[in-house]
Amino acid sequence: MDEVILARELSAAGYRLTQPRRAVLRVVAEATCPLTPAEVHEQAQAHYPQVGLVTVYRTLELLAGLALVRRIHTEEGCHGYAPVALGEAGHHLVCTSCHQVVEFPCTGLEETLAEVERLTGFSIHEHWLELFGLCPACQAKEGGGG
Amino acid sequence: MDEVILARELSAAGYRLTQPRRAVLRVVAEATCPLTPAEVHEQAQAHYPQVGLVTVYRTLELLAGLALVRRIHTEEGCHGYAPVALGEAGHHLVCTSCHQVVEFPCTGLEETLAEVERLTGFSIHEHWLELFGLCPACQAKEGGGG
DNA sequence: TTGATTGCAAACCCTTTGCACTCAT
DNA sequence: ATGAGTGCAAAGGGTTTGCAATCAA
Repeated sequence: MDEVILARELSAAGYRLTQPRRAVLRVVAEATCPLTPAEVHEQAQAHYPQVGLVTVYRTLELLAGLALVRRIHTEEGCHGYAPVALGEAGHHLVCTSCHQVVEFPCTGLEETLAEVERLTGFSIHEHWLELFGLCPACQAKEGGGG
Repeated sequence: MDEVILARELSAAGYRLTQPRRAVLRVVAEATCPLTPAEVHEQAQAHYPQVGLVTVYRTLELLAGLALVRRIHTEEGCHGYAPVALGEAGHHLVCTSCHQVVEFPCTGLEETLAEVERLTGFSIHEHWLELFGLCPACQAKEGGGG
């Protein structure tokens, strides 16, 4: 997701486009893996040194409320944020070595869900599938002799 | 998972079976949904009033290390614990109304995983599927006029 | 101009640690 | 008898809140 789009969305929702917020937007827009608020803060300082951690928290909460970023839960930390592009529909494929996150198409999952509904009687409204493994590059590294 | 089994496992691993630990085991054994440490503490006090929150933390950590309970991540809280029976293989079906958690067989998921591996080149080692919806009882309640 | 937004500092909450006492073995 | 385990109190770390100053609209 482009920083410009995020900025436009924020503005369209009636929020002001301040420099600290722009700095956070930029970090989020460029993120390729989930970031903790502290990490966002650290990286945002490269764009706007005076930005406070508090503002980062508030901006992330704001963006999450507008569904422009997504709260990510990983096995390590629980309070990561990622660009929505990485989290659409709740499908994450996480490389356990380099921590990159990619989205994937949920081929055939509908059938599984339908089957579970049939077996349990639940009506399923949302699902959340996270896969953990090694990306091609890390497989090569580890396979080659890591 | 029966309390007796948990107690036996703990003992077999060389840990002492104290009254505070028994109280925690009992709560965990009877849990039907993920509980926070504070909730476990509150419920454990019914079995052993003097039990301290610190001991609850230590016992839960101990049980998690022995894979007798499982750390659960939900959208609300991040530090819940559940009996392993509820968390085997990472498949949870959570009722968003009454918060009960049930396990389900992952019919057809293997195919989805294989397809994702094929499409992305990742090698998938672990997966984590959480489904959210309404259990039959809550469907009846809401449908009937809630 | 005007009030939404910021950053500091302090409050807050959950979790972990240090230590003397207790209790399961 | 002995040291693993306990609970208290205090420390620690991350997150939230109150408020005067600042800045986008």
